[in-house]
Amino acid sequence: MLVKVPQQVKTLDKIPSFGCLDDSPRGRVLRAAAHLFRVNGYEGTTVREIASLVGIQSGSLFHHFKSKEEILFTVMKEVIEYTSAKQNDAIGQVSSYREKLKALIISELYAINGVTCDAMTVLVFEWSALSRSHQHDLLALRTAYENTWVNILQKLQEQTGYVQSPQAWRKYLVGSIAWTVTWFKKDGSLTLEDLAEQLLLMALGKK
Amino acid sequence: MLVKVPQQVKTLDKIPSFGCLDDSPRGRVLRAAAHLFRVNGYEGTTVREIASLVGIQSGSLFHHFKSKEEILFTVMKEVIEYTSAKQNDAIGQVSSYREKLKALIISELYAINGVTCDAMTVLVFEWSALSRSHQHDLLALRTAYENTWVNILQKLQEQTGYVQSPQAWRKYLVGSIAWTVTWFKKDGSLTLEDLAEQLLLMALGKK
Amino acid sequence: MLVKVPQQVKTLDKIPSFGCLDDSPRGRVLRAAAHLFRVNGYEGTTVREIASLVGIQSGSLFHHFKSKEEILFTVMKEVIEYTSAKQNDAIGQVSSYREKLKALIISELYAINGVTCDAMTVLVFEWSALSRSHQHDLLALRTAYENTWVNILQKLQEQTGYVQSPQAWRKYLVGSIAWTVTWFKKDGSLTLEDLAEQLLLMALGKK
Amino acid sequence: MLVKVPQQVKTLDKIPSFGCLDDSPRGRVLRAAAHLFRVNGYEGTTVREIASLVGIQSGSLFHHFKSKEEILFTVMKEVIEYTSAKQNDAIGQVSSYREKLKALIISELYAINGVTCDAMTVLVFEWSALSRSHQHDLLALRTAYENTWVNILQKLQEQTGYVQSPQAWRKYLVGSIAWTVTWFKKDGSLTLEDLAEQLLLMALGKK
DNA sequence: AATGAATGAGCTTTCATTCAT
DNA sequence: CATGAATGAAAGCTCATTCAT
Repeated sequence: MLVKVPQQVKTLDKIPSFGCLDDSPRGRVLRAAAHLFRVNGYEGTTVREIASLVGIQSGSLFHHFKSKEEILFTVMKEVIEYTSAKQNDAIGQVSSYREKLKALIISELYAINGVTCDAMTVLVFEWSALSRSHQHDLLALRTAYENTWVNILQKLQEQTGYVQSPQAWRKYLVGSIAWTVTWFKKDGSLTLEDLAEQLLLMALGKK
Repeated sequence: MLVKVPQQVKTLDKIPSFGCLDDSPRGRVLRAAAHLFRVNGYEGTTVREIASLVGIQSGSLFHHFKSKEEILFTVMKEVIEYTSAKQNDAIGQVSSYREKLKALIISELYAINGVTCDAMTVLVFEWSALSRSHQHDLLALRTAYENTWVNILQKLQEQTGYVQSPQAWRKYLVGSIAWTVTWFKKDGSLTLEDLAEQLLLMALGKK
Repeated sequence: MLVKVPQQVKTLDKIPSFGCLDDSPRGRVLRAAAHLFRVNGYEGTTVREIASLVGIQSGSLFHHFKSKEEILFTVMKEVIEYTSAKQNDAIGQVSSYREKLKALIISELYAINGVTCDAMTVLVFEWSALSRSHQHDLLALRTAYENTWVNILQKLQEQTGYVQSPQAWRKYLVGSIAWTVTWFKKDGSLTLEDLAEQLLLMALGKK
Repeated sequence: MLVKVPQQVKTLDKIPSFGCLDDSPRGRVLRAAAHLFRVNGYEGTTVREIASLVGIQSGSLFHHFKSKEEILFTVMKEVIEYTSAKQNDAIGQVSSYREKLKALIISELYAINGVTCDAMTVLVFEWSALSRSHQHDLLALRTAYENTWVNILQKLQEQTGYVQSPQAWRKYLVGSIAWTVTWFKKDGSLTLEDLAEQLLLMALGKK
């Protein structure tokens, strides 16, 4: 029989911290879980593996979280909140809509490929593993996040006459950005800034 | 405790056929599996659910396939082969590289959103559920498929002076296209042809 | 996980025939079964393996035998009857009890190590895999077979004054003989005749 | 249809302890398994039956052992080590080779018919149910055990001029001894000491 | 808070047996 | 008689979760 060989994982101190995914006991669980969920999938990760990466027994996880699914939910909630805040910071620091769009692209590229990589990927790819009620709880946050994009694209459309609908435009961009998780290597020749520049050109229809 | 509620699924005859995912006993298993794997994930789908959708007992699955993982592999292999053939057909029928690119975009949009939607989505999102050796077996096919894109983009770059590397260009496009699976609705106001036209404009940097 | 690797088996024509374990369709099933039961055990052998060795489909076995267990029963019954007949032949051809004992020893050594090796080993080692009612059916035959030994040993005891009870004596001998199946190699330097001679000496208490 | 009726088994506290087959949770599993493996065979015993005899759930077995096969391996390993130690003790306490041989016979008779009866019988009769790599792991221990016999028989041969090879001699004796498991009853008129005496006479060729 | 043995439901897979063709 | 797809019960094993310590 073919045996599924889970990817070898780093040690916990190689997994970056952000927000409440910090170095507290609780934060260590979230970081380990985010990493494993990204690499092996939510269903493909056991609570024992999470505990083992943290360096505790699996039973101890349940002192911090009611269930495995609550760990997933917490990872997702935290990354949306953290990323939204970063996003709002970024667009608040520039004035033109072109610059705001670039700020959004950069901000999302960093979310997907920087320290929040694990959690952000999990947010995107493991949505269906959430319970319905937790999906509902997060939907408002996700929608607010998306609306920021659509609003800025709307303004740009008014100014530039770009033909496509802001909603579609947003989706093409987010697709391209999300997809970078499947191929972008931090230590390759292309930097995230290069990437952002290219995507901005694509978005604005410049050759 | 929060209970995961799997999505309600169609009956088997609502799930489209293609290639060897036909109406034979074996093909029915593959169609049911492709659908359930897309909706609930590979790990989130049980062999009993597949069997129940086909209308047989779970033990009978193993007459047709050695293991659950072999079902996943077969779905993926079939959709790559089927889609590659379609892709080659499509680019063979037009002569300019601009038209070839449009043919590729349309062809991939249909692969992701048409009759091969279930299988194609599974190919993209459940790659890590494959055993290593099966990943290896499919990699050659995937690479050939990707090279077709890169070659055509290369020619276009030479002709149009587009600044980005064909590899990166390919990735932005495939990201946008793959992402449509998360939002495109067949019965909405936007058709796949509209989508293809917009993506082509984006790819060629036209406003 | 550790995977049990069943011993590689011969082709059917390398497995010797005797009695009704002949070259008829039915006999071929019995020979294949006897061989596999010896090598991999009754529970460790599947009907598919038996059928595959015979060169038919597993469903076809059930035209010849009601169940897998009936195959086991038939193998055992046949080897007892065949071996008993041989045994009676052998002791009928000599007159002294010493010679009769030697005939018994030789006859049993051949049963365990000759053409009936597979079936005889199965008879000895898979008794507990038989259903109770089939055990009961064979017990009369086994007892008759054993009594032949005990009777002859009794006579020898009367003549030679050997101190041990014939029952115990029989058991020591049959143990030594049965055990040969675990170590005797037909193509080694020791022949079955040599073995018989040594065991006879041991039985008669000669140095 | 004929239905296999497994032998009724004792309760766990009737199954004797020795070595690490003690009254710890782990030892209780081993004792239950050894007993059931002897009575119904390895393949004929289910993990649910073992668990039920221990008084736990079947899933709990896998806290103590990785697999059913590892239980078998542990039973076998433990009984070899325990028996070897006993054997060495026994021959160390006497000086003549005749007495050492008698010590070996007694020691092995007790191994096969005393508190280690279940495990020892399993060691002898279920060897082929072990995975290849576990067979390999145990072979060194088995060989050391056998060599003790052969060495002592060699010395005796030199002193007494006994005609047979020590290797063959060892095999006849071990066959007779192993076979006692099929017929010896602790509460019959014959004691293990009587048995040992008779086998020693047989071994030394005295009437 | 942490442990780790235990749970028990549910998983994938096996396999003797049946039966329409 | 032979086939081979299908059955369905039961196998070995997994795993999130609980709880006495």
